[in-house]
Amino acid sequence: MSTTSNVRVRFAPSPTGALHIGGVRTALFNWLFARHLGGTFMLRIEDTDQTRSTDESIKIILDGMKWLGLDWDEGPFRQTDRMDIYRAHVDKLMKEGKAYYCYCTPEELEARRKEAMASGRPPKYDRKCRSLTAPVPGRTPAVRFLSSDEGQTIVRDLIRGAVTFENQQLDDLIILRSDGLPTYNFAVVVDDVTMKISHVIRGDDHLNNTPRQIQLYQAFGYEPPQFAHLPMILGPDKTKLSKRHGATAVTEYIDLGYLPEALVNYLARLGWSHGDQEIFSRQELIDTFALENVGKAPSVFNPEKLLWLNHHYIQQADHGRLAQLVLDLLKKDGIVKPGAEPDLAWFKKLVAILTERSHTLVEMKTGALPFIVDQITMDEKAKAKQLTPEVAPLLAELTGRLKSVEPFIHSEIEKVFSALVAEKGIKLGKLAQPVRVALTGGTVSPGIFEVIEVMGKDKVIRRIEAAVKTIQE
RNA sequence: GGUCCCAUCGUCUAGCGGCCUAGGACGCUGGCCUCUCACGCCGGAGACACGGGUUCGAUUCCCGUUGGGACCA
Repeated sequence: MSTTSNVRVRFAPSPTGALHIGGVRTALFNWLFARHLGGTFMLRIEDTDQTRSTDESIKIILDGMKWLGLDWDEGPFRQTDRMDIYRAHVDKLMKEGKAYYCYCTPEELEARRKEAMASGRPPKYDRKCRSLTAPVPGRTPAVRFLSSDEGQTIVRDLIRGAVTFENQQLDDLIILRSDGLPTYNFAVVVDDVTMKISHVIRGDDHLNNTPRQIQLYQAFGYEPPQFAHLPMILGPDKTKLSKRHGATAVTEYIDLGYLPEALVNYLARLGWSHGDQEIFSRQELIDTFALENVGKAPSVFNPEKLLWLNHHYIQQADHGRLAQLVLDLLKKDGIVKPGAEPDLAWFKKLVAILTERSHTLVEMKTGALPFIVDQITMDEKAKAKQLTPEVAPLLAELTGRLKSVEPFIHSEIEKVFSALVAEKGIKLGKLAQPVRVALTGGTVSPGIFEVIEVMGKDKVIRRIEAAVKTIQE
């Protein structure tokens, strides 16, 4: 990717679990913004919370980004590799009298906050340690930023316009915890400055943190970046999307049989629009994406629409690619054994007749089963309804005629059916449904002639004969 | 509790003062197609939260109310 502008954006996830749908949307918008403007997209792992961060989670994030096709130009950087940089910045503020030690413990602060809230006062830090002249023995201090009490801090947001905060409302935020780790609000500023980030595009949940961050920029004498706060993605109950709303991790959508282009298309249209257009290729997304068309209101995640898009992209997808993906699923389930893979050209034909009624790869896998396994599982209800004594002679007659069909293709098979149906004076359905049940074990499948062709003469005749036999028993 | 944000069909959204008897999409639904289920096609129900202003004229601008959300190491 060429980087022809000074636009530099980043996606900065915490490696504390899965790659979440909300995070992906943020990553996507950053990525689209960068690609649209020919800027640089970077990946930064915010792993200062060492108790919750894991290497496994970092791998999940990187794999997810790759699966989605969100390639990054720089990074991944890790905050844990940058501790010296944070400490140097803390020292600078201390030296300049813009920060001070705080000996209050988290427990004390929590208690005082609860008390304040209970008595109706704002739960703002009371600056108890500000006036301290000597260390409190036996305690390791945290470091607090001394924020301004007067005037206002204005966040000029690309999506929301100017948002004004009274400085009086902002308390002295902790920048370095007593365990020596920088806090989020501090590390993010130091990182964005040192990495020369031009636009901070992130979730709405950070808007309230932004004025404090701006004050930090000012304390350091740095020019703040441009901000753009994206509306949140909500669950059906209109609260922040979380695990209890169902599948929220990228890995889950992979397992459910979704295509990356479907997820990307769906997420792009959540909070952003381009007129009435619903379907976007990756390139169209890059070409048309603009922050001006990002909405302000939060949006509810709608799995049904994603499913519809997935269906759409399955129809579009190359059959060779689909074949490989479905085959992978069959292998994962142990249905196809390594070294015993079906012929790929044949499997592509199978995939071709399966796509139309499949919304996910998993559905395709299920549909492929009767063509792959030796023994079909018979749906008893379907069997009772369709494989009756009356149809046995009809099926027997059919097998006899099918044996001499050559070549064994759709159009020739259809001729046999048409002739037989005409002779007996019955509707095609009267013959097709029993055959479908005999061949697939169920009442739902692709068109019967396609099924017969792809399944192959041997298997078809064997299964119909087996069905006739079970009827007669 | 404080601060901040948000508000068009169930959901995603178009709308940036008159083109709106509010458009599209998912979902729902009636029909057609049909060898099943789908796909596809045609049709239908379905929204500007409320109250004040501003204006010749408000979905669109302003204020308030209500409702929702987020943040507060």
